[in-house]
Amino acid sequence: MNFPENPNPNFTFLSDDNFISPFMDNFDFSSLMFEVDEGGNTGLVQEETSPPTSIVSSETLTGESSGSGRAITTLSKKESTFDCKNRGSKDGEKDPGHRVAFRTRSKIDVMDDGYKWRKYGKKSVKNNTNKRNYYKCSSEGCTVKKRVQRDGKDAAYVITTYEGVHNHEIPSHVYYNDMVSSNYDHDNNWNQHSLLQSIHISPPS
DNA sequence: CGGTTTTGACCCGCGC
DNA sequence: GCGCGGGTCAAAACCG
Repeated sequence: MNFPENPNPNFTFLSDDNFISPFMDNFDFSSLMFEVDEGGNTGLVQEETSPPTSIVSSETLTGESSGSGRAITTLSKKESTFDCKNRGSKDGEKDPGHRVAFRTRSKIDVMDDGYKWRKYGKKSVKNNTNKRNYYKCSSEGCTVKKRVQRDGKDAAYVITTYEGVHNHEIPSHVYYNDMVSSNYDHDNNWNQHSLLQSIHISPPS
């Protein structure tokens, strides 16, 4: 599947055993939210509360509890919403880039998506007792940023927001592939994933 | 020793 | 104009 305006155009989600998730532990895409509108919301789309105005597309996966269930994927695209929310044409100047926010159920705060991130800030935000962490892609010339924050309502969920588009390959792309072939099993987790993710990057044109 | 993390300060936009 | 909240900077500490 290809999401429009996905900051990682080659970043695909598949429920196929040929793929492996870089996300450790008890991991579950409870919701995947694409956002192109910054107005009104604080950068996040809460699936329960927010109207679909700012959700471009969403994906819900279930079957996480035991980590061995089948992944059920639903995908809905609201292209009309996406079109009308195409901002940034103000002066034709700065477009901060695409933003993707998704909420995952995970024990760990920072999920390894294959890129190298450097932490550059931490803030406590309103209506959330947990801190929000700010990361930049540590690759030279890459300005992609990432915000990671525990859900204030349910600390079992982690809200991750990507901003920008990577202009380079995933540094650990080969590493992940190697993990697949080398029967990575030390934690008794990876082999049980119902949702496996593949990251495939093609060189920028 | 170089890269990363920590953390307080600073900056900026927005609402009142 | 002021205060608040969110985002970023940068120096020091930390770590492999």
